[in-house]
Amino acid sequence: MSSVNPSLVSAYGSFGRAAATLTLFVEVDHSPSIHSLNLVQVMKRTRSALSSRISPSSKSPPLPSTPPTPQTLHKTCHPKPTSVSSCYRSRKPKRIVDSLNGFSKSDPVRWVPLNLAQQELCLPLTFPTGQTFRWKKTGPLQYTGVVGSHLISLKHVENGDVCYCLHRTDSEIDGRTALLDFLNARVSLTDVWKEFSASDARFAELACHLGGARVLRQDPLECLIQFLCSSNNNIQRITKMVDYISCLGNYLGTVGGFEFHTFPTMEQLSLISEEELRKAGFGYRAKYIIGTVNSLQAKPDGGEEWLKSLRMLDLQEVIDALCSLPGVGPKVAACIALFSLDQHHAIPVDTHVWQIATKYLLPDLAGSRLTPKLSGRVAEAFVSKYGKYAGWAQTVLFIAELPSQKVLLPPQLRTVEQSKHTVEDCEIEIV
DNA sequence: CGGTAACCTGGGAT
DNA sequence: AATCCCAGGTTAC
Repeated sequence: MSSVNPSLVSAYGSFGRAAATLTLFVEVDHSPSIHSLNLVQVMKRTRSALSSRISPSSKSPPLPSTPPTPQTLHKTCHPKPTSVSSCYRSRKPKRIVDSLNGFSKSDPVRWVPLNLAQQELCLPLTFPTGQTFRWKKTGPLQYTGVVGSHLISLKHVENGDVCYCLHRTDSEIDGRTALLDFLNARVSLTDVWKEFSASDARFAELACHLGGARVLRQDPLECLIQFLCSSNNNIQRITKMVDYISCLGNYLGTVGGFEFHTFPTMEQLSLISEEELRKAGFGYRAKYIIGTVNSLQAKPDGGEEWLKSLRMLDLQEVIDALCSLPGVGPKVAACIALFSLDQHHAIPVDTHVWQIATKYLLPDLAGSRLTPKLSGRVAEAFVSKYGKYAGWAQTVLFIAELPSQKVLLPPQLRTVEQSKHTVEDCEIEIV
């Protein structure tokens, strides 16, 4: 497995790029499952897989610049192209940025190897799969986002290794350090997965197809606000909400048509009102965000320090502390704990994980409904099977359930029941 | 304490 | 066209 896993290229295309997506299938896909489908089937599959998961980034223009004016998310995220460009003009850097790969033509960025092979970090399995809503696809196998105050693109090169470039940074060395920290690079995915595979044959098989699906180490405040937006919501709208909030941060630059900002500080966050968020379409989550920001500001050392200090605590203490914030329940707390607070064995239990658990770990519970108490049982079961990095295993199993990934797996691995509207697409016979 | 309904919104299905 | 249902949930009865 020295080449980039090409089956992943296609999974994250957009509707608008369906034609390009198909080309990629033909040219680079070495897995048998897609080859044998006819065009209509592939289109149907791709469409279905993307229907609820893909971020709207590539099919809608980027958000207007700061400050976010009170308007609905719909208007914010689908402005008329003309008005967008004109409202951008004032803040945009003068140099021309290549919309395809983020290169500035007058000042080409330098791509630097990260010393991470694809088996350690696979970008399409790590960035658009629900851990963060802030990274944008800015090219084939390329994602762009912000770590601290560094605007960074990551991409796979030909042999599958990951390279990065710093579009904007105060210090190249600090940028690299921050990036490696953000990528949890000190954890060897290969080592961790070896353990999982030893105790779970199905994991071992999935691992062959999902290599490099890594858990990030995000900034806790950024992670918290993102997952406050996630409750009872879909990826598309979550992304729009997160974009809206992000506009309160400092503008760093534009890559591939997307504007990037540092994540707003507590101070910047406290400038928004609940009313403003409601007008922007946040719904009942508006009061959660305002309430959480207020609650954090009341902490003696400041909210950001308080959040960071949770990294020192045990999982249950972390969950309890997070659940004291308005809008944070067990599921959101587990996401924050796993994706930003070094709680590698936190298990966010959602309906997907519930399906997996009742099928493979707790068959006795099959058929019953997911309650808070039962979700505790699920978490225990995961930890006792996979150990102290159980959250990392859960992430892989979760990704395997995403419609966009599922259709790319061999049939025998797609065993957990699907929701109604995807099942017909996924059951197309492979000729 | 465990089960239930309401909560905002937008998109797709019926 | 009107309505229902759902989306990685949380809170208040």
